[in-house]
Amino acid sequence: MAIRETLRNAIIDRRLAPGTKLSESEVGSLFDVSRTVARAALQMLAFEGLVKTERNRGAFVSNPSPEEARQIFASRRLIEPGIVAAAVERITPEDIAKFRRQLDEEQRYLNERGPAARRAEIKASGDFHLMLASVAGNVILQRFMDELVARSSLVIALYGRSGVSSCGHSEHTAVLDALEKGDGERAAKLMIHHIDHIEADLDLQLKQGSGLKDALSLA
Amino acid sequence: MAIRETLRNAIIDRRLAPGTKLSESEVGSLFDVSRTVARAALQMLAFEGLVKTERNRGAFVSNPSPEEARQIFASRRLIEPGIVAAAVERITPEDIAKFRRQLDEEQRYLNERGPAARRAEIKASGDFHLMLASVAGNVILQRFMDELVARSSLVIALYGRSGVSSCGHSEHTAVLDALEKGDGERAAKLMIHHIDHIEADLDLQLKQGSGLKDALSLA
DNA sequence: AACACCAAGATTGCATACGATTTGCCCAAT
DNA sequence: ATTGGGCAAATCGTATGCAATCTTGGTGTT
Repeated sequence: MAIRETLRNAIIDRRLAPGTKLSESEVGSLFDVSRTVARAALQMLAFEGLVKTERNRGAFVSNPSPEEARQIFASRRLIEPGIVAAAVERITPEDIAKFRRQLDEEQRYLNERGPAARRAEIKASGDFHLMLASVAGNVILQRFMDELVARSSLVIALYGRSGVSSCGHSEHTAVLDALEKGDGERAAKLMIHHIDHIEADLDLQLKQGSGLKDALSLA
Repeated sequence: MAIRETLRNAIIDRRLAPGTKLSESEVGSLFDVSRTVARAALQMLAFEGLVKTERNRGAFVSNPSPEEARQIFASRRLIEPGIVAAAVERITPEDIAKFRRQLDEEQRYLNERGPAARRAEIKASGDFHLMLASVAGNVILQRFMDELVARSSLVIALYGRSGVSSCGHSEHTAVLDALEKGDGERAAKLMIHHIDHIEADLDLQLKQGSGLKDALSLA
């Protein structure tokens, strides 16, 4: 199952570009394992929308359409305020401290240069939302968020215009501050604005007609 | 993939009781197919939480704990009002007509006797929520609802006390009426109450200690 | 009589083999 | 020159075989 996690991480921090073909044999030999288990991993990833499989053609890193992107963010706008509301009831001082450390790390990557720092920054800013889902204590919503955050990362890779700083660091700290004060109302509002800002930074013109453009972008 | 759907339906309308063992060989020979494809189907079902697989032991129909049940309904309370809000913007008169027919069918099964009618009633009342998700037009939320409704059916099978009438037919019509009038606010409220009623009908005392009770229920 | 241990049976986990489908290329015909 | 057909290579879909692990029944000892 480690192979699935490895591929997942590679996809969400953009080492694998959308459209990249992931053949079973290739994945299998790369991880030194048979096609059977490689196939299982790809099926999992397909199930959570990170790769798309075409019959008798293979698996490809997902190339979400603008419409899909909109639906992903619509889902997040719906779910994350609920996560925040649940989190404010359960968050402990230890959690707060852990969040602070996480935000410090975000900050650190923000100041560094280079693609490795960019990848780490993306990962870290996504992890903030995931940690929030974790303290909310609902494993089902947590899994939904896992999927949504991962797919968001794909979408940002495709349609983001200002690079990586889209997931504003300061907005994360604002949410956490409200959470620490126990103001769930305000935290939820801030979270919605945060998601709005991420989506606003995207360029979601429908430059994909039906499916022939997929071929273009995967080159 | 038809095999997955068949198993799914068998589980959600309770022909397969929670705890039932689903061995790969058995499923394979039953569908006249090899263990490979049977295994794939079981993996899918495991991924959406309908079956639980134990290493070197096999797959079993899920036996959700009361805590899981609570989380399922908490998730629905969070998501379904959003679904309703989106649906009220997009619902067409044709949709309304289709819903009316669906509700008539619910009613019909409600008046019939026998286990087959009970199963059909459960299926139909779940389908109401799924149709709503469908007109909302967000395929991601639709998939989440697919999973939540299926798992709810399992939970009701395990913890429901008043049998099947839990998913009140009249409440469905009330939601639809509000939707038809374009009153999304009211429809969302009604939906939350509806979910509350379903959950209130459950007996969620934690009567499962660790795992020995699993053996009892699968008997 | 109760407990512990061991062996046989069964079932999953994984790898490999074979058949089917698609793709890309080459060549011929218009 | 372009288009159409056909052949070969590659890749997926599925079946089956073998090894590893767990369960279960029996047996011997305390």
